[in-house]
Amino acid sequence: MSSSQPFLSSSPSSLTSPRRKKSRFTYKHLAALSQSQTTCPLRVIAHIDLDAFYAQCEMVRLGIPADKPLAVQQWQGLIAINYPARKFGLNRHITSTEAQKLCPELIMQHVATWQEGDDKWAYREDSFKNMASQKVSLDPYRLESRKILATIKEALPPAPIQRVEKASIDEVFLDLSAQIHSILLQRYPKLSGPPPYDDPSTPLPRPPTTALDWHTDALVDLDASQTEDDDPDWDDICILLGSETVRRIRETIRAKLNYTCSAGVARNKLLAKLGSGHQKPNAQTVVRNRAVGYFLSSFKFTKIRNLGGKLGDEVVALCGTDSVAELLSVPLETLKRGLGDDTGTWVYHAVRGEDYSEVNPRTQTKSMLSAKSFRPAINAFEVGVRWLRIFAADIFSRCIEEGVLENKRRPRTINLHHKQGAQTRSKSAPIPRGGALSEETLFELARALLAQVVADGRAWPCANLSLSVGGFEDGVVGNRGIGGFLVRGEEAKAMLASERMNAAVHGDAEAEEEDHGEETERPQKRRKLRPDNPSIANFFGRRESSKDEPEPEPSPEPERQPDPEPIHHHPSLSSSKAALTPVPDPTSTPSDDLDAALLRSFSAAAPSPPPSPPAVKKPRFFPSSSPNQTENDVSDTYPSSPTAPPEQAATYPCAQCGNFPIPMSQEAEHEDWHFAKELAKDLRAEERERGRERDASASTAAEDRKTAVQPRGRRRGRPPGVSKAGTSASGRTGVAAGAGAGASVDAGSGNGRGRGRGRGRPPLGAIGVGVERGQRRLGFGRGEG
DNA sequence: GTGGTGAGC
DNA sequence: GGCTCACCAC
Repeated sequence: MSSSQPFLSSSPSSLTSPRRKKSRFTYKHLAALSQSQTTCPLRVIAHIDLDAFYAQCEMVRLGIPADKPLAVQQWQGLIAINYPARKFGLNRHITSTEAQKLCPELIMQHVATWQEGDDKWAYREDSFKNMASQKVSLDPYRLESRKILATIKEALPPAPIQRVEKASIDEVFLDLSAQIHSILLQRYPKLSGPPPYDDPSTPLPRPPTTALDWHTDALVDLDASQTEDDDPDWDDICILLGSETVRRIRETIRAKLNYTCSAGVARNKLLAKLGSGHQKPNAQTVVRNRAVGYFLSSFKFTKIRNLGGKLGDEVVALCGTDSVAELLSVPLETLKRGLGDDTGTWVYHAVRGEDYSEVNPRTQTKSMLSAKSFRPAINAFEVGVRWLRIFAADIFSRCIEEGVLENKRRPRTINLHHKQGAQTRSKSAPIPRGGALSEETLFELARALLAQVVADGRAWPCANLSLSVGGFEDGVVGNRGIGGFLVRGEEAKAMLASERMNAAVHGDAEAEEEDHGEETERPQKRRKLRPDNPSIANFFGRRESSKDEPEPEPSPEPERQPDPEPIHHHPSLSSSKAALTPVPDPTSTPSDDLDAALLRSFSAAAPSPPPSPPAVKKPRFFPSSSPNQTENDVSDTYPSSPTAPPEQAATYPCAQCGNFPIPMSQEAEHEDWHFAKELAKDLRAEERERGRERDASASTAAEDRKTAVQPRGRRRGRPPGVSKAGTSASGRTGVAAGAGAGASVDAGSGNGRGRGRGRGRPPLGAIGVGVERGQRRLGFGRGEG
């Protein structure tokens, strides 16, 4: 495990090898770091992954000692197994009965479930016996996930600096670049100066040589053949600082919520993710740039994100190997020919540890789904409809948590998926924008969709049914609504005002939380960005214990702990005590019911009131740095204009951000952001006032809701999907189909910096550096063969 | 709007 | 395997 030697202390550099005078990195790289540019070689990305998450949730909820074996049960299966239990050989693919045999003392906790007639999910004694009449609820885990996310956010600097992407219910990516940049300037003041002759391509001075305090459990070994003569450079320092930050966050999560997690720190998401899985429970792994090759060579490439499925299989088929090392010798051209230009290029880079995808600072849900598989398939419309009631209740209760009642967010579409044999089909419909969204509305829409499916013919026997809502859009300004950041004064004002008009109900007060809430006015005294005498001595002088972190501490914690209590005051399902499963009478064709259902559904769901103003489309916070830039082409990433004053590379303490150091180069944008935020706050205050007058008698329900509102987010997956641009002629199959697919390559030359709003999404040249965000659909485009 | 892929507990 | 969630392409 882990490094045997702190790489520096054993470095003979100071004795033998002549120290290089200059860093491999330049001032422009430093500037790129401050902007979290995806191509910056100093970039610091972290991936944090909760250990056996569902199992831990149950441990915490039930107060079970950490060393007890526990598994989370779902019907007869196990969906999460804690580490003590894994020692008994338990894995996710065995049944609960087998598990009990292997480990008699195993605690098996069934997931919470919904049951017809109840208006809320609950933990029930005998769920595993009632698979036919219940459906699982993962709400308890979502709520815990939300708390953890909030804790992570609180432990980081405020919004623009903080970049958190919720990757799943138990994983997040952090782009620590901007934060590390600030720490760097603070800790090594010499870096704050302008580059000599104002030339950004000037190499940086070398970092100090004093021992870097690597924690041994966090370091990936170097290749044995690798000599130790390379002095540490700034990338090592950056990663180290990132590791310290991550360690602190993990400690905070442990201290506050009692969850353990693993983490990876590296230069990109691909490596960070691989790192977090490297040592599992409760450990973190650092992958220094210099260790990337060796680190990767120990993996099968099918372990790399997005290569775990069909795409990975295709690569194996194409190249006859599943090893990273062997794939390195496969020429780019071969991969392109076999996989398509974009996908081939992505794979080529991926196995080299190159990944320029950005950390998308999002934490909110985009869709939610409620589903049920039917053991004996169901055969009647009415049975399906009863499940739809439960789905609607489930989804609606989650919508409430998303703030639909306050009109903060609201789903635009509703979807019904169903499975018949191997065939899955779906129907969708827009959700009327008019009045308040209700459980009943969802239900009626769902029923209408099911009716369509039935009308189409092939619905029965139905083995799976699921209802989902998606296309969430922001209602009232606030939270994420004020992406106004990039929007300058007047424009922001207009935008916000229009959103205000759009607002219907909005009693909710400090629904401020979300991404940049609260911490804005942290009365603290983080001052001094740069020591008083940034002397050379200072620069090389090692800072004492890495203890006086420049980062803001996890704010004093006003009692805004998320309220885990879910809300459940929606009109409950009328307890039609009819059984859900039985289809006693398969002969009674559902057609009669169907006609009636259709009529009811359509009459109930049709109303389509006056359209509200179009939702305001908000721009991203930062122009997503164009991934098209290469290290050699960072010219426009350097913040300084030709005439920029010397202080350009420095930072200033933003009083509104607890004096957190903000790069001078971002001052304008940052100020705009505060402006928009303030404006939004005012507008909300007005709304609140109005709301208060309106329903002076507002019941407690609203209050409950209010406390439950938390930074939320569910987020998921990440397929790559090379830029859409070129994926060779769409479907072009041909492994051999050679030509034709060329173009697409440079699509993204107009890189981004100013591109402002509009559809963002720089074309992202499919290629090379560009590969990323467009990425998705990697595995597509090729025909089946 | 519909269907498919990928990933995680 | 069951249940989620995101994103992509047509």
